[in-house]
Amino acid sequence: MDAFYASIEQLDNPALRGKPVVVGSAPNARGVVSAASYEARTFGIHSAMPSRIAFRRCPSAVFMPVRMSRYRAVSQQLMALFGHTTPFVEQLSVDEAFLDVRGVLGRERTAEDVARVLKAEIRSELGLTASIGVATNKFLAKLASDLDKPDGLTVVPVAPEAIRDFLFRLPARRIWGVGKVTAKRLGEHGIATIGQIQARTPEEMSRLVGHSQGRHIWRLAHGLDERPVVAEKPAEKSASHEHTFPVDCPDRTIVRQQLIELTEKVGRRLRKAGVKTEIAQIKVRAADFTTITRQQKLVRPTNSDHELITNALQLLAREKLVQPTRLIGFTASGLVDDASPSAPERQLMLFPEPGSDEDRRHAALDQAVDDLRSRYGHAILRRGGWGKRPAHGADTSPTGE
DNA sequence: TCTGGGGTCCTATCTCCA
DNA sequence: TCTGTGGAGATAGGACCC
Repeated sequence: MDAFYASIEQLDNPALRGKPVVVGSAPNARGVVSAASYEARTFGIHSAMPSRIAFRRCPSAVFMPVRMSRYRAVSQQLMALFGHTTPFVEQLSVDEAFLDVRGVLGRERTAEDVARVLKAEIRSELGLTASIGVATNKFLAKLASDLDKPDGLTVVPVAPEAIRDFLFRLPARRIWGVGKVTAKRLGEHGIATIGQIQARTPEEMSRLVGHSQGRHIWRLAHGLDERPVVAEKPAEKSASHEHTFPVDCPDRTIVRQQLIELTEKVGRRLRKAGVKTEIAQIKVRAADFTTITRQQKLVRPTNSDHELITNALQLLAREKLVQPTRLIGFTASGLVDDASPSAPERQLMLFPEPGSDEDRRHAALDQAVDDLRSRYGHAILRRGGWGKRPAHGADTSPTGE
């Protein structure tokens, strides 16, 4: 989709049409641009740019906050529309998908025809424009969809030789997986275009950027990509929340409190999804932007706030935090189905822990808190006095503070 | 000058253990 | 008992994507 978030804001508010619209953080806040309308892009504004810079480039731009739930709703309509074309739809992000349309083609109906019909339907039913790439594989289709934005349609040739010609002059940065760092490394070895990658051997590419990435990039540069369109949504592998303080925070107590709140949000998501986590991880970014992560494997999979917070605070307590803190975050990874106990958990179940009554109390508390927060919002409750009043005298502060 | 938040995947290093 | 080797798992960092 073209400037997806910004286009939806212009769709919902006709007064914004034709104006530079920036969706993202407020212009005076710490944060970046999530999407810029094409009017805003003429001022040199683009996504991932700090909002303050965007404001400097165009003070008259309209800055809108991100309304993710609205964009998700439009996304669902969009995916439903795709589903009418073919059942083989792989959603790549909120505004992108791969459609395997081989099954709906015929003598009178080419893939390009299907793309034109889709574009017309998106316009008439959603009031938005899309750019489509038509090709024989996912890499080429994605690449092509970016070449003629907005409201574009690019058809990639089918013959291997023609595909290589099509790719030849494009910058290496266009390859999916070649970002800023890899592009710079390639540039140091005289590689700026996809054609220059084609001229190298897979072994040379492996030496330059590592074995698996090197071979992968070499194959893509030749237009080779066998990855199928997979319609099933893969299980989520991690869940995280992080927070950047408006001003770097020198107060450890405030950092801890923020970490507790983020951990609770992750815990709630795990319970809602019916999963548990095996690994707790924290992320701390200092004022000078140096970032560390610290993780530990849990004694058993859990989605209990009490256990998650205990682990998060243990990890934080090990760090010195010499500088004021810019960002704090919590990630749960190694997610397992709540209903199917993992091997270590089954082991533990053979020898029930004395604390299982306490487990039930914590679970009941989590449930009550979840209920209240779904009704009245997260801010209705705030956890207090963590570690100050140990339960049963044994559960002391994990931080030693 | 300023650099979000939510993810996935890969690599390097260290430790443990057979 | 000591030493070397290699695999597996844990951990940390980083590149990349939207």
